[in-house]
Amino acid sequence: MTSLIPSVSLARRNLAFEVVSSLRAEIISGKLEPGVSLAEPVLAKRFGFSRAPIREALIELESEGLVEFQATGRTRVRILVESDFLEIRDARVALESMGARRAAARWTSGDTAWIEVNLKAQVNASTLAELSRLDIDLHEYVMLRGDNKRVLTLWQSIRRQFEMCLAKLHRNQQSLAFEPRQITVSAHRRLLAALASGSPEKAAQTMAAHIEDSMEWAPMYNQGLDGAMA
Amino acid sequence: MTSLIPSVSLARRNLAFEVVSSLRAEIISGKLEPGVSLAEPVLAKRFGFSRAPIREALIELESEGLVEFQATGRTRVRILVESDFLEIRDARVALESMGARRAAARWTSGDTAWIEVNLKAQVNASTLAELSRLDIDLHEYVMLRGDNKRVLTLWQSIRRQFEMCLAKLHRNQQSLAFEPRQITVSAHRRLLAALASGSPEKAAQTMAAHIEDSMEWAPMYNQGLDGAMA
DNA sequence: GAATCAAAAATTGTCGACACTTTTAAACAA
DNA sequence: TTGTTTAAAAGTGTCGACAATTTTTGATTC
Repeated sequence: MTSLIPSVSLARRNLAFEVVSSLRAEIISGKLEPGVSLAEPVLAKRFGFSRAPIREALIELESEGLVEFQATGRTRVRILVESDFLEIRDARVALESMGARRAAARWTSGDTAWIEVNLKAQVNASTLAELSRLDIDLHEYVMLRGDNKRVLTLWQSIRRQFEMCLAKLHRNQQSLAFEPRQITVSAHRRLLAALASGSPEKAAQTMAAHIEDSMEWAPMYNQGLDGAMA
Repeated sequence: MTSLIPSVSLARRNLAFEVVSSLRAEIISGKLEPGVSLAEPVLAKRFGFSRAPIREALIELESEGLVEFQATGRTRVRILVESDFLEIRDARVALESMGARRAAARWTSGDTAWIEVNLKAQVNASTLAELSRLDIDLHEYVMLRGDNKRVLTLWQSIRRQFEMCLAKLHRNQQSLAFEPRQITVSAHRRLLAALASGSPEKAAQTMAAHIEDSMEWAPMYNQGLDGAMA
């Protein structure tokens, strides 16, 4: 289901592309934790390449916001704090409202069917990670249907940073003690209704409200930070 | 007045930084026209550097959307067509609505004063380029006051692509036969009123409507393309 | 044990080199 | 003139090297 991700930009299929894909996946999944050093010689040895493609990959990842350059020139996995989380929320609201507005204007019964399949899977999801995955897939589908490459690309960047936040929350699971499934599914049903209603404005508003609701746990975002200092 | 641009990201102050700044300015201003080749050895000779910093700069510029990699690996200044222009419009609406919403929530009389100085300059502007500059400065001020680094950074990227569009329009001036000054200034006065009204929602809506109005010339965007084929 | 200083190791920024591919130019034929 | 083939020029992707800087390590002192 993640195959619906389009190969945005990156027309070059070189070694740097491979490094970007690999590191991106590890950062998003939390396998590479925030703050971890990304020294070029180390990565070069690990991938079996020279430093050149590694450097190019790090530049790419920095512009995606997954990696940060320190004043000394050193690179590390980006550390996100609560204010970052709040920024991500508002960026999502801005971009996904527009995505929903545009998607609603071209919504078809086939789109409704796709969402319904996704929602059935959400109901049957057995782990929190699986539910998160399906949630993001649903939102990505709407963005794709919004049919605006720029808005989509900007959103992809924010989405990846959001996934970094999720990885952190999954690490300190105590932050998600409540039962999110029912809430998530019913919110998505309301969203679907708005998208299919034929009113772009309603779709945009419903999306904005949904994101704000679903990211309400922001205040507890930094709770478990102390023990996670890398 | 352009000094209000913050040094977003790019913590590294290396040769690539210099190349990015320089090429970016030339592309945005239209000095480097869309489609022009950006071969690494040529640029290396021109800047007096080796190819390494040039390559890094091109990667950066590609992620900003100012430059495009072709399937062959060659790089050229990005060519924007009307559909790109429409995408940019909606991206601006999404990001600047959010920027205005957040700016309105923390608006002060000092902010109103800043805008009023800008508007006086708009009234006295003698060239279309100067008016465009002041227009963008005003929008940037609102985005800065929105106080969200991510939304700001995403917007900067879109803004630069928008400036590329302006450069193209300035090349084929016949596209702007109407008198934009009165319209621009009065629209900005309405925007200022909304920002100062204390209603974030009203500010967001007014901004969205303003951008859609002000970019209404989209249909004529490709008029003069034939003669501008590089 | 904690702080200080010096040596060693690691890292970045930049360069030039080389194989391989693509583009351009020239020579030639119809 | 136009089209085709071939040789030359230019361009990209990748590598290893080296100086300069930063970080780490280890020895020494209080």
